[in-house]
Amino acid sequence: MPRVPSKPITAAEAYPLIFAVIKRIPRGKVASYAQVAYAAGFPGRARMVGRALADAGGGGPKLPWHRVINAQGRIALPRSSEAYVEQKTRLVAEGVLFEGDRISFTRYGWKRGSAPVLD
DNA sequence: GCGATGACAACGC
DNA sequence: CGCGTTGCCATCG
Repeated sequence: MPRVPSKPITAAEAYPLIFAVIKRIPRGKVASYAQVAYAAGFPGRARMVGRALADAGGGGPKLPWHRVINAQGRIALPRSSEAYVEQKTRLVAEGVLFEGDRISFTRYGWKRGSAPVLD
């Protein structure tokens, strides 16, 4: 598909869509920032998803923010942070196992072991 | 208006 | 696997 010049989007408009996508990531599965962005209708804007979560800071009780990881299968937070530990704990609690500090998209990727990015 | 800053990603080496 | 580079784009100072 041709690259469409996308117009700027504000947080107020994008966040609800992004959160809506994150809410449908099944338990025990994970999705990359890029995948979430793509599914929310913002291809190529993975950073915005990261910003959305950072702003949300916990994002509400119903938001499974811990199921969003980077394209390398790693938690996108400093190893030393509290949030890192919490995210890992939550994932392990729902059956997502780590290989070192990485998670296998092949096994736990949203939508049948999908690729990190595309739908 | 400009440069710096990110819970990012793809690609090259 | 690790690094550096480039592309990305809303925010912030």
